[in-house]
Amino acid sequence: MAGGSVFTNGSNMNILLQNQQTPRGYTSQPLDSLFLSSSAPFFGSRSMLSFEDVDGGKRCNRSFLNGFDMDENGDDGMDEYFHQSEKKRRLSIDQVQFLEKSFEVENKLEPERKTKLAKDLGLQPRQVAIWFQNRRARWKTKQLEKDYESLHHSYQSLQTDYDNLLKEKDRLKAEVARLTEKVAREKQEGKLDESESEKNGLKESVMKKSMVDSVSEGEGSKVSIVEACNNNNNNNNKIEDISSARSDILDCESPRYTDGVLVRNDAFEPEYQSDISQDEEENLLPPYIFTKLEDVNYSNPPHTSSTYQFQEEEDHHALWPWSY
DNA sequence: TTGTGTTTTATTGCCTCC
DNA sequence: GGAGGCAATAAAACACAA
Repeated sequence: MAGGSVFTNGSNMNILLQNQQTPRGYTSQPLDSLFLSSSAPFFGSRSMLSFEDVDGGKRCNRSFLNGFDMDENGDDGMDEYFHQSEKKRRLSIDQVQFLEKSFEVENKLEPERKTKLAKDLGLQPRQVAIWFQNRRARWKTKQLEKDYESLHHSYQSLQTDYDNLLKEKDRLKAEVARLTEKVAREKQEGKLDESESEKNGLKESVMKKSMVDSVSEGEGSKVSIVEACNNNNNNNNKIEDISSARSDILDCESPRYTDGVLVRNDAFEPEYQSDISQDEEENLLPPYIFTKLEDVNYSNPPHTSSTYQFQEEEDHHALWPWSY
């Protein structure tokens, strides 16, 4: 925009702008009265000029300056002269409200609309364009802030869930440890019982052996049993011994359950080895432990106790892909 | 009153589209 | 190549605490 055009006519100024109160204590005056006559030239290197001198030291209404674009002034000498009093002028509340409403309708500005707005508001089309440009920038910033808040909220929510899951995991781990310890303790107690009975019943075992032999030979007669009993050095309470011997024979081959947990009676085995498979051990645990974990959608649902290790790092990455 | 931080207006340079 | 958009930035205007 070259040339020396001067904004000298306020006839285009919309009635809206007249007698307005400017945003922060500026006194507005009827705009027409503030427009200079055609013989009063404006000079300046920029689009805005200070009119403090013109207005008796007070700030005059900005509106009549708004149409003054630096590109329209080519006088360098006068530009230098006015440079020191060069000021930016803010738009009035009414102008801003008008522009805001227009922005709400459409945040892009077609040339026709720009021209009309400029005409209605008494601004240069360029000023309107600049205002829309800056307004779009502010809107974008606000949108970014909103998006950030939204994402931050989602992140915090997910993090809370994750923390809760970690606590649940720890709780379940402790539960597993407690149950494992309980099972081991009960196994140990079962061993101790057998040791004591072993001590007390060495001679009983001899008798048992005889009785088993007798039975296995198919001689389950009363005489055989009595003879077997007679092999026992203790001849007292023969019938009672026979009964207990039978009972022990049966007991030593029967599975024993304690608190619903299978405890293998291994009194006659040289070395105890658990016959309870890992699967059986897991089956002894409350079912919700695993269903709960699977609900979390871990990549490797724990089928065995050996896989009952959380791949924490990996899962954390899966949950928070953006946090690393 | 003054220093400082924020907001608003405007410029500049680059890019894209027609 | 001109028009228009955008990001970055400058600078005036403004708010506010000390």
